[in-house]
Amino acid sequence: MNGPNLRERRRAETRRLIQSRAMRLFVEHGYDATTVTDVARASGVSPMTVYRHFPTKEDLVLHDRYDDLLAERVAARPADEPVVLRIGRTLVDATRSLVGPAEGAPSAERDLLLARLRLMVDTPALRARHLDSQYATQKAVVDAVLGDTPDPEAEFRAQAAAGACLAALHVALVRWAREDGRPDLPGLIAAALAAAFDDDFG
Amino acid sequence: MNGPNLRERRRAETRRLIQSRAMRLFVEHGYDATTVTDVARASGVSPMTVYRHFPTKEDLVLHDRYDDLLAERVAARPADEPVVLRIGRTLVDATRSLVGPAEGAPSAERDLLLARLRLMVDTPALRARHLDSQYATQKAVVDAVLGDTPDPEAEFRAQAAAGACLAALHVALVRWAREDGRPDLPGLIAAALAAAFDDDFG
DNA sequence: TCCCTAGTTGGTAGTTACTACCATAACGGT
DNA sequence: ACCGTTATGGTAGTAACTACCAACTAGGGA
Repeated sequence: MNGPNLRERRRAETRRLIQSRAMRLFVEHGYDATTVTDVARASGVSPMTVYRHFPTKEDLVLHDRYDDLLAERVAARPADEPVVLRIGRTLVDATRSLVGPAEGAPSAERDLLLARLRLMVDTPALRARHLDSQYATQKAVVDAVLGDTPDPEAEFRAQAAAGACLAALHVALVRWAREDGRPDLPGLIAAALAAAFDDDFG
Repeated sequence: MNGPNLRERRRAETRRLIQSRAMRLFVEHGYDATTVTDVARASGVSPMTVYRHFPTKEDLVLHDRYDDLLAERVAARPADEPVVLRIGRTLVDATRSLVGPAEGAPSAERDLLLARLRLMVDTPALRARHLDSQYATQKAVVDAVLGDTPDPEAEFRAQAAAGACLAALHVALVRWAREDGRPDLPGLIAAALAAAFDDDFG
């Protein structure tokens, strides 16, 4: 029962390397102008290996592993809270713990998120894929809200609520990226949610 | 100042032909299993011509021309109505006038919409592109809401509201397609909006 | 310590969406 | 009848993927 193998560590390492080199190239020369072969060369591996680690070129940017985090936090909130508040406040809180309360300290996490968002906002292919991945996020959130009571009507209502919350989140993210990450992101999200649902998410 | 030329009519005709043949092939054999060359052959034109009329293969399915309709109707509603109600009720009304009040009469428009939705729901590439095209719809709706007062804060709030409404619409559309178009679509949309915003969109 | 399995990587060849670049033919107004 | 415009076709090329097969190497057991 030992931890990560040498094999697994090496695999994770090359994966990390490929993605970081890819992001650098994308930021420098643009997403469309960078080929997968370029990424492979910059990483010292063959194009095949890139495809082994990232099934599509878009996955080099998307990477989203926030789904589980969100689902956990949503499940942790009191179940008697109205669904929209439950999801919305989770979004604000989870974001705050990710990027920090204000714009004070520059964090690597924040910079990477910003770079990814900028790419996604102005590259149509990435924008589309990101919106589709929000689909998976929506499903995770809905499952967390429902717990283990399979009621189709409740599921439908939860889907609508989750979809609407995530749409507001997306609007906030886009604006944050447009303004180069200067505004307070949790605040922006709360403002977008408040504009949509006329309630307090702060 | 005469109407459509012979040239324009022929162009529109081949465009219509290509799209209808494409939809038939997609429905019969699946989207991914159908190549653009297949579509061209089935339409009696060259692949080049297909690309001239539809810049991407996805555009053969997407076609959305509802943006202008929605924008018009949103603009027509009283400006003092809360934004979410204004947009949401427009969605319900516009859909009702498109697919009819109930499931009574089978309409060609309805069947085509249903076929397109089904393709979009289970083809990832199409789903992503459709979500991205909702982006354009969102922009059109926001512009209609704002009229000609360029206030950044109001624009942000309108974006959040429009995005949330369209997300609820999407949830309703997906469920409608899943249930083979049996439920009353305007009713579903109203229910999704009600679930998200806890208000009456009937 | 020595294999033997299994997983990581690389190479080759192919498919498919999509894009210039140029040629041809037909339409529309003069 | 003439000529610019426009729809279409052909050729060649790029780039994102996808089998299919070969080589190497780590991990675990004999």
